[in-house]
Amino acid sequence: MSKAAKIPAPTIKRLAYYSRPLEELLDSGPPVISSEGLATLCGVQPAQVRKDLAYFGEFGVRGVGYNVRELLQEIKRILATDRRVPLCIVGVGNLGTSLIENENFKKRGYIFEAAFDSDPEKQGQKLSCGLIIEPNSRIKAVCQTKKIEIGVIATPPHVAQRVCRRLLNAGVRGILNFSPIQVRTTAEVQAENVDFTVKLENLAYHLHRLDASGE
Amino acid sequence: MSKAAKIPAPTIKRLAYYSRPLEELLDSGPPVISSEGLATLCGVQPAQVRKDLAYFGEFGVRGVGYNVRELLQEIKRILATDRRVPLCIVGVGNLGTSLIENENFKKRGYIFEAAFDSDPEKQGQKLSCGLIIEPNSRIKAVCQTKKIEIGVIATPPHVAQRVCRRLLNAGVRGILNFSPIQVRTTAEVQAENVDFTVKLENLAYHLHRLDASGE
DNA sequence: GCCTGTGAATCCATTCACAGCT
DNA sequence: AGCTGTGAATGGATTCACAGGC
Repeated sequence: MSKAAKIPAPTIKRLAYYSRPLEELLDSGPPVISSEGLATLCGVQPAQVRKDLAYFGEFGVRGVGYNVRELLQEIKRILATDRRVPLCIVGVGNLGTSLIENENFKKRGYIFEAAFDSDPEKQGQKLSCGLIIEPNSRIKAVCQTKKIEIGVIATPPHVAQRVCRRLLNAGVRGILNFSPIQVRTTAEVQAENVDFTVKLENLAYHLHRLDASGE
Repeated sequence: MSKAAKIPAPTIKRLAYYSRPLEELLDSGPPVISSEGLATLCGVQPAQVRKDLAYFGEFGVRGVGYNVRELLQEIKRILATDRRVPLCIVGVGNLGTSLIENENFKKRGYIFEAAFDSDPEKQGQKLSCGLIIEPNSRIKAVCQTKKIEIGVIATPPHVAQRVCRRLLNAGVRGILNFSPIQVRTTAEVQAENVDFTVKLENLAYHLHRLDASGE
């Protein structure tokens, strides 16, 4: 049943997590893995693994388990990672540079094909990957000709919303926002926000909680 | 009722989100805000805001709303952000550098007080913030004398687990992991994982889904 | 016997709707 | 009158437990 049923959002996220250990098992491990095996590798329950996968089809063999290679392929197909996804980045500071050089992006087909920065000093510079930094005013033209699908925002917060509008205007289909504000998008364009400080605040809360209960 | 009740994890995350617009309102906006006002600023339901806050006390005034300054203070107290939290970082590449220079961390009291890297070339170098990069072998000694509470992992994946063990051994209370593997910790030490590619895979799934249903 | 796939049961979080305070 | 605080109702997601197939 590959019917477009309602898939829980957490399921999608977990599929990505499942794929990590599967990639390692591919060369070094056994060719088959049980839901229990994969579950412990990812820190979830076995039943969760089975239910998640069952939303998309019957990938396993009863009494045996899941074929690692096939399963990985299926997951990649579901997540649409079995193809090249062109990205652009706006804001080539330290964070931007680390994203551009990130091996995991490349390995999974997420390729930066354009880089923009509002700093005239940086414009024209050539990056290690061969890209040349262009001014933000070129966002629309470049994204359209290069058919950029996802725009990554790595700018300071005060320009993030403006950059976001430019990207939407340029026709990107998704936004990955690293600035600490919530950017607004249209209904068709999904935005994912990555706010590091939220994670730190979570940690701070929990370790303080332990202190409070402990003494 | 500031009783240590069971607080839902999503509530903690949202508290951090609430604090962002409150900080801006502090100087520029009105001194009081309703649950509805805050809700629309954060993209959640008004009832959600009220319930989240009510877990920790009665901060509002019926018929009026919440005092912006007081509410922000309370949230900071709850999240234990009203204090200085010493961090260390392991892995001073592009990502590590961008984290160290991140203004939002500093602004919220998260201060890097030690930096480690396994690359001998980098060891001894002085960073813009004044820190000197030390070898990973010094993690335990330095973290203990500087009372580091949270360790940030910004290394390549294959060393992440080893670094994590060192940090645990050095007595950190929390781990913020930027490498794409799930690090294992002890029960008392919470780990937060930030995996950028998971976010991209989410986006890829959704935009592909739209394609599939559209044509 | 073993492990998947899945309805049923449980658990958890969100939303509703209104009582209670100012 | 207006808006918070909160039990009750709803809606989702996880877990259980077992039927079904290797």
